[in-house]
Amino acid sequence: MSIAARIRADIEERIASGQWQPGYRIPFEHELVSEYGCARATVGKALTGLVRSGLIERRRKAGTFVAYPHVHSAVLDIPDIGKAIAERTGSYRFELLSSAIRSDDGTNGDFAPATPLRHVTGIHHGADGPFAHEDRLISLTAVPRARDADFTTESPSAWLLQSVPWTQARHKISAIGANLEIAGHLALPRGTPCLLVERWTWRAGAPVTYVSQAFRGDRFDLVATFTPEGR
Amino acid sequence: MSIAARIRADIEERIASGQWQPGYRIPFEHELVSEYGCARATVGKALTGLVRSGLIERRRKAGTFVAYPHVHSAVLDIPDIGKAIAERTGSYRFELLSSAIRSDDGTNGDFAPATPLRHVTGIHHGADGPFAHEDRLISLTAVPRARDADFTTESPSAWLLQSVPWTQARHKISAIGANLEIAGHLALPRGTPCLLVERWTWRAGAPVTYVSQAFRGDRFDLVATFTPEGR
DNA sequence: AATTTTATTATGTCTAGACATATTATCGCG
DNA sequence: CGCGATAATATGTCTAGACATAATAAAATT
Repeated sequence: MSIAARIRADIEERIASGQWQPGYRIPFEHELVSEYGCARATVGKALTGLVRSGLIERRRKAGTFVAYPHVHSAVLDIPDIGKAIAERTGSYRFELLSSAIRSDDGTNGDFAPATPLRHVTGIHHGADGPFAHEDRLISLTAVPRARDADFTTESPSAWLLQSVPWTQARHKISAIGANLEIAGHLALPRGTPCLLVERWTWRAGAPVTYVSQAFRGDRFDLVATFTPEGR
Repeated sequence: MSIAARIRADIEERIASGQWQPGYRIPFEHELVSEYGCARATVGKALTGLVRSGLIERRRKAGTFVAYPHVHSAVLDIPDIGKAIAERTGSYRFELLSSAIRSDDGTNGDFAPATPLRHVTGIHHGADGPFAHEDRLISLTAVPRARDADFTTESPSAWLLQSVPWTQARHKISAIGANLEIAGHLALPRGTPCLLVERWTWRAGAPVTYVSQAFRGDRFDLVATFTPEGR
């Protein structure tokens, strides 16, 4: 463990244990320097990491303080559906329902008008039946190769993950009742609660793909964790 | 903008634009040093930030490479319910339904057996009616002051946020149909899809609170974003 | 007393090195 | 040709300073 990592761990320990309460002024950098017998840059590195994880705040002239807990943000693991289902139920298969090339009709306002799109729908199957319904649009401007990709052997999610680097994504998570289409494909009564995960993906500011995935509410949930470790 | 920030932005730009594809070896540190005319530590700082955001990978002796996109994680903003409702509907009120002190009965396996708990249930109201139902347990071992806190004037969420630093949290997000209790309190038909957010919070490894919040599916959703910026 | 100026202080960023460490390429040897 | 030792190299971490900047406290001025 490096010196910086040890300093950081020590401070985390004292905050987590409650020994240093929110608002407490932790030792000045120069005090930590003499305590640990290292250079100021090393102390600074440890403190910078703690700032990033939201555990402390630093103010010039005033010093460094234990932060008051405020924003609830957590790292959400967005699972690769195929992998998640395979791990959970032991088997996985993607069934292609429809595939078409069309232009953006303005329904999904995130693609530029008249963007050529590949529109794919399908079902993710687990060992115990249909698991999720997927409705996806892929911009052929951003990903020309998607025009001819074969989604009967590979799910669009897996194909895109392999093929296209993305740099920004937005997720919207909501609860809906299964509509007629989803209910039919997932073999559920209409109105059954489903977890709807919508994802918009961009690369360099240009939309790459939009996907709407409806999961059976009784068989799927998302887990998010927050730890100050950072990574 | 600092030198390190500019180096980082330049590299991000080239990756996002597709000019540097995944697997591409970006210039060695010493090359960036001469390109930008700065010290190696400054280049290193920029690259370390990019590693954290998952955009690049560094290998000793080999060099630094554009990472293949594989990240399936996003930063989820867990909103302060009161604030979120107030912002959305213009007004907010917490209605305390029940409050009791009891010991852990083993139902929630995360508290140690016989931990004294404050058990609180209530409703979050927006301008257009009940919005969410909350069921919360607070460990009186971890937060003794919670025994006498007045939750008729302040919601437990807001009180805890102000009062208790936490260091770890786990969220579980799922879709459920409103059960009799939730349906009654939210004035919904039974079975109406609701977004259920459960949160376990720890401090220094000890459980602080568990909360289960059921939101009307038609009026609430969660948004998560991923951008390589870091934050 | 109220306001402006000045000095002080802690953090923010940076430099120009140093040594450590992981990894790879190469060389010599059997 | 295969294999182990060796050298080369890029990153990982660190040092001991330097100057910049923001915020505050003290001093000087109005």
